[in-house]
Amino acid sequence: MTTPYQPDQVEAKWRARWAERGTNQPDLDRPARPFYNLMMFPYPSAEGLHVGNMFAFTGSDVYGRFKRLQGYDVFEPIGFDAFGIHSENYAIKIGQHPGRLIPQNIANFRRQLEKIGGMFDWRHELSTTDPAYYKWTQWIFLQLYRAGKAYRKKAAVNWCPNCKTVLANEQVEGGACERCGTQVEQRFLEQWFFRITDYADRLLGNLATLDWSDTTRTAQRNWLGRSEGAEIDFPIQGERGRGNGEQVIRVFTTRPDTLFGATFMVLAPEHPLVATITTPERRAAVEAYVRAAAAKDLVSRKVVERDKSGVFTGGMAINPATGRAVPVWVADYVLMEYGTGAIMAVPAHDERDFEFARQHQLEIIQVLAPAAEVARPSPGALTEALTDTGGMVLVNSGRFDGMPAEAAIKAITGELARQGRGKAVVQYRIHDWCISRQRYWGPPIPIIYCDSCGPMPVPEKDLPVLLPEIEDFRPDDSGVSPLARHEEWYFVDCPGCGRRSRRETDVSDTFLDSGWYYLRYPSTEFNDRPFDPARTRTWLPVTTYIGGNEHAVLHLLYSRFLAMALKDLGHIAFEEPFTRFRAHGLIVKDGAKMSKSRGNVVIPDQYIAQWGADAFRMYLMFLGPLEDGGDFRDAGISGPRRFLDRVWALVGDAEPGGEISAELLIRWHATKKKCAGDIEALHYNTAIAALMELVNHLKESGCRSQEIVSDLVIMLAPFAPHFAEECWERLGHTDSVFDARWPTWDEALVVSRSVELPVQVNGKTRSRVSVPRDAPEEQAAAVALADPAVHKFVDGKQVRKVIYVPNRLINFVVG
RNA sequence: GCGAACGUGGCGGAACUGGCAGACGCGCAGGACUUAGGAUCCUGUCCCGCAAGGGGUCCCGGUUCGACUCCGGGCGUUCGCACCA
Repeated sequence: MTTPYQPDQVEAKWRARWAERGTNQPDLDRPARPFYNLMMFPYPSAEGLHVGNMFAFTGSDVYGRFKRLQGYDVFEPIGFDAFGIHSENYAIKIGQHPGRLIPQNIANFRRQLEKIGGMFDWRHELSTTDPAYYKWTQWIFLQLYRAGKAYRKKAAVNWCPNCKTVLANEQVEGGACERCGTQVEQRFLEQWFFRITDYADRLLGNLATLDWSDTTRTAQRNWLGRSEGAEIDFPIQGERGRGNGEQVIRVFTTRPDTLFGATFMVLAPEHPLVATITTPERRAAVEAYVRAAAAKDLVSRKVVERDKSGVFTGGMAINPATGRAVPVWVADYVLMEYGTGAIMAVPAHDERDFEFARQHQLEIIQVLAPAAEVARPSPGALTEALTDTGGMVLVNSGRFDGMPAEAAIKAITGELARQGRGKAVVQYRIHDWCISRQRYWGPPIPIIYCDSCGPMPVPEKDLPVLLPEIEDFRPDDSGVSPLARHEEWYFVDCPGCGRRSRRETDVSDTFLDSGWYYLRYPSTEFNDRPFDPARTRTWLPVTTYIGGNEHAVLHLLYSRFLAMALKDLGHIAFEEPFTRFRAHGLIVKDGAKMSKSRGNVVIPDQYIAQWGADAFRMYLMFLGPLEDGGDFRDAGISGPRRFLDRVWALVGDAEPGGEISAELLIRWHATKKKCAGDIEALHYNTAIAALMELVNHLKESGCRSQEIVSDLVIMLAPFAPHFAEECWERLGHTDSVFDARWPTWDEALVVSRSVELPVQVNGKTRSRVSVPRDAPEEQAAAVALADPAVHKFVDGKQVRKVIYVPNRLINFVVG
């Protein structure tokens, strides 16, 4: 009588043994076949690791363990993304200092991460809040600063006048502060930016070469938002053009073909020419409008409103195509951040301009018409904007009339270029990356402001600029970070001239912390360098990265940008950090994504205690393909647990040299192949199903072959690592199952010598017959027709045609 | 509005390039062993039908010997981005 399987004892035993033996610690300096298996490090929330996190980590861990069994030296590190506004806001909410809160949360996460059985190399754990880490985050800032890739400019932030603090966009709900409900307004602050736009072309171009999930690449492509178009200059009319140099309003458009239909212009409220062009009699109205726009928060400015507000400046500009004067308006549907902050409005062929023109009674001139309708000119007023180019030709456009729209885009741009009034340009939607945060909980930006020397980088020998441990870390009404109140820290001697100067008080964005963590992992023990050159050469770029698609854009794009910048500066030899990226799906609970804000998080601890970590891992991986995610219900966990219990019994009964039937032999080898292929494709659910089938066949046949059971244990190891180790030991091994190799299969055995051939009559399956593999058509047809169930449907009818797909199917078409 | 993914039993899901629809598991039903069963084992489980047979992968149409799979048109769900000129 064998003892029943007791997960709690088995799991604790193997966790201890792994730590003691260093099972999960590859030789970082001399690996034979290095494999860097990365998963997205968590933000250590107070609630602890939830089932969604566990799904993600286990999904990646299964892959890492599988690679280990294939003979790779797998490095699977883990760490904590512990700086940032989430941690800080939570600390403020419960009135605790983040510096004390975060270590508690990390300790809890570490405990949970150990329990779920990840193959983590804990020697290389890191936290972004560790000065030994953020020293190098600051160092990276300085490298970019020196290379001219970091710069300062004024930019708008959301400001809550009641809480007297800067808000992130996510903290603004419908134009109001999420905490106090006060109307949020814009403020302009000097902030630091990284020139990610310089890399837009490369970031876009490389996408085609990456082995990444398509959804992720598409998201990045959309985010980068490349559009081709033209910049066109509209001269300002009248005496307000100062001096003799002609003043122009420059616009960006993707539709130069519609130039003849530009009947007015619109400037963003922040546009520098607004004051110049506004006539004295319109000044009061325009200024009021601009003030009102500034009072809106950044979020609701961007909400699409039916209502298109705006105000006429009194100024006119000349349409360079028609020579006609058109009125210049100011409206907040035009954004200063995109293009030139000014547009030529073509109401006939742009929905927003159409809406605006209707509301403010502006002229609408149709300049495109379907080629078939050109004969009938101006068929009355448009009821909506015609925005397509396909099949459209120009009308009301002088000598361009009759030209197809696509051709006109080039022709008109070329014409403008010859006249010096415009040129073809490429615009990107992406903006430079603002890394300044007027907050406490982050790495201070390493800059010192000196009255005589200006902004000075902190010398590298003085890094890190430690985040001081101040008790009152709340943001206040000064508009600058709470760090400014800490005088001892704030005032510092200028590294250039030695005069008393002030530190930069903003901290950097969390995405800068997480933008390079993968580079740090292999080198965590070196305090004199961010990433050791030899280690980096050996382990990077990352072999496989599995993570959530919520980071498809920001984290993954910023990481790629930083790698490119570091490569250009000669610090690393590659520019794409993640060779292979796969996005796992989401765990959904009650129809919604599992998240703290929705309050539907499920903590895995109770399930692990009841069923064991291995059974729970298997349950999560069995829900569906990793890339699809799944719906969490606790009903199904008993299935994988029952399966493990059955395997446990098989291990107890296994005997060496047992008889293996021909059928079982084939199934055994087929399982080895299928399971490997499915894991490689991240179809863990079907890999597990294949193992379950093999177990069912073993039990049906009564076979006790230790050879098969051993292979089964190895194949189970990625999913149920503690369990597999214990079984491996019970089978008489003294080493770790992870030092074993994935079982090989005999390809010749995977395909059996005879096949079950479905037989159809007129496309309906009537029977199936057994024929030799690759049987010729005549033989297969003869066997099939001899089958009574088939004969019945064919008898007395004319066989008009036979479709035979060897080893697949035979179909008789009768008439 | 734009972009992407997707719609298969009571449920999660399977079905390689167009070739046995529903693998595997949950749940459910019946049975065995039991003082007991929420443990274990066995049997059944897409729908209609006693059966032969017929119907069936969101809906309508098409291509094909053959469609969950391909094409056209609807409907619906989820996720991104959202006044990007």
